[in-house]
Amino acid sequence: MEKKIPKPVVKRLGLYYRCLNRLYEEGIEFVASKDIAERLGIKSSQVRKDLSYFGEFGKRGVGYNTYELMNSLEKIIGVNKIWNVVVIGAGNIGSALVSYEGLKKEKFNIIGIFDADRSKVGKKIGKLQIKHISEIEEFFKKNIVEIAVIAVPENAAQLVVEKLEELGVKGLINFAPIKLRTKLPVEDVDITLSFKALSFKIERSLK
Amino acid sequence: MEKKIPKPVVKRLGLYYRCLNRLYEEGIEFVASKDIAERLGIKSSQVRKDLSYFGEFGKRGVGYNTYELMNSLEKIIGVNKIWNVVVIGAGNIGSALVSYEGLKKEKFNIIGIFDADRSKVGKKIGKLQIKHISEIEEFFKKNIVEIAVIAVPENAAQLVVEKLEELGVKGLINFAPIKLRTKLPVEDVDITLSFKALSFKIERSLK
DNA sequence: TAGATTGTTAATCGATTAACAATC
DNA sequence: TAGATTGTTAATCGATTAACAATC
Repeated sequence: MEKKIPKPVVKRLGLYYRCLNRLYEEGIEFVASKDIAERLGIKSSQVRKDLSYFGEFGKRGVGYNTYELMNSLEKIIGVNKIWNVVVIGAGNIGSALVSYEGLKKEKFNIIGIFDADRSKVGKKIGKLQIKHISEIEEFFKKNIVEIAVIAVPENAAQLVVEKLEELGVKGLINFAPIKLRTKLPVEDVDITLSFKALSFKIERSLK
Repeated sequence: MEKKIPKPVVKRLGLYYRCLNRLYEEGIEFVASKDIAERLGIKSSQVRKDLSYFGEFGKRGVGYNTYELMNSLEKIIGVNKIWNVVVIGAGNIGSALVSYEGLKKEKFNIIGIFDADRSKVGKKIGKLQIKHISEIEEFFKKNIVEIAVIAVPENAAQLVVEKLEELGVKGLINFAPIKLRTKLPVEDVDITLSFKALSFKIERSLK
C-alpha cells in the first residue's frame, strides 16, 4: 500500500474506471481481467498487476464484481466526491471548458472563470459570469477551490500560478505551452502536441 | 535511421520543437543540450540520445544551431507543410477546435466541420459553415484531407471512423472516450482523464 | 471435482542515465 | 592549446509480460 505507483499506472486508472462504468451500464455483473484488457487493448496481466498496487479486488476463478471494482476505482482516483474548479483565462480554451458537460459529469465542477481583459468581464458562459482576475482573492474567501485550470497566454501563466499557490489551490491543469515552476501537482494538456505526434506517425507510417 | 523510435521519444519531439521555437524567438543562436533539458525538466543525455535517432545535429564544444535544429525538427515531425483537417461533430469540442488559433499557427488547417444534426447545419463557426455529414463524400472529392478529428458521441465514433478510412484519411485525433478499431494512426485526447490523473495525484500528494 | 481466473513472482523487455572518447 | 559539449556506449533503472501456485 505504501509502494510507489508507477506513472503509467496512474494514467491507466482513469481508463479502467471508464471501462468499468461501461461494463456496469451494460449490466455485466462480473468481469475478468482478460475482458478489461481486451477492451483497452492491453494485456490481462497488466490489468491485474496495476490493480494489485491498491489491493485485492477479484475472486479467483470468477473475476471482479463490476460494481464493486468501479466503486473501488472511484475512491482510489478520488472521484467519489465533487471537486471545485476555477478556470483562469476566458479565451477559446477556458470558455470551451466551462460549457463542456463531460467535466461536470465526472464531478469536476467549474464554479468560476476569470480573465484579465475587462471587456470580457460580466459576459456569461452558460450559467457562469466572467469575473475580473482581481476578484479572485475575494472569491477564494467565499469558496473552497481545489483545482485551477491555467488557460491564460504563456507569458501570464507563471504569475498566475504563483498567485494560485498563495491562495491554497491543491492542483493545476495547465493548458499553457510551458513548464510551470511549482510544487503543486500539475497535469499538462497540449492539443497541438497530439497533432504533432500524429503528424510524425503519419510521416513514418508508424502506429 | 531505420531504427524503431521509442514511444516516449515521439512525445518529446513536439516539446523539443516548441522549445527551439522559443529559443529562436529569444534570439539565441546556439544552444546546448543542457539548456534544452533544463527548460523541459529532463536530462541533457536524454535530449542528445533522442536527437541521435534522427541524425547528428550538433557541434561538439559548441552545441546546436538554434535555427537549424528547429528546422530539422520541423521536418522530422512533419510540420514543415500544411495539414488539412476536418472535424466530425460540431458539439462543444468540435466547435472549440475550429476557433482555436493555436492549431492554425502550427499548420493544422481545419477546412471543414460536419455534424449529423440538421439543426446545426449552415451555422457558422468563425469562417467555417457546418455541413451535414452526408456531404462528406462530396467534400473529399473536392479537397485533400489528411487528418480527421473524431468529436462525435461515443456510440457514433466507430462508424465515423470506418467511413473516414474508406475516404482515405491518413490519421485520426480521437476525442471520443473509446478505443477505436482502425489501422490508421490515432492520437487519443481525453481531458477528463487529465483531471482524473490530477485528482489521484492530489489525493496521494504524489507528483 | 474440474475449470477458470486471480494475485504475485521472476524473466524479459525497453527507456533513462552516467560516463567518456571524440572533437569543435 | 584548454575548455566545452557532442554522440554513443554500457550500466542502471523501471515497466511489462509470462507463468504458475493459490483458490474460488
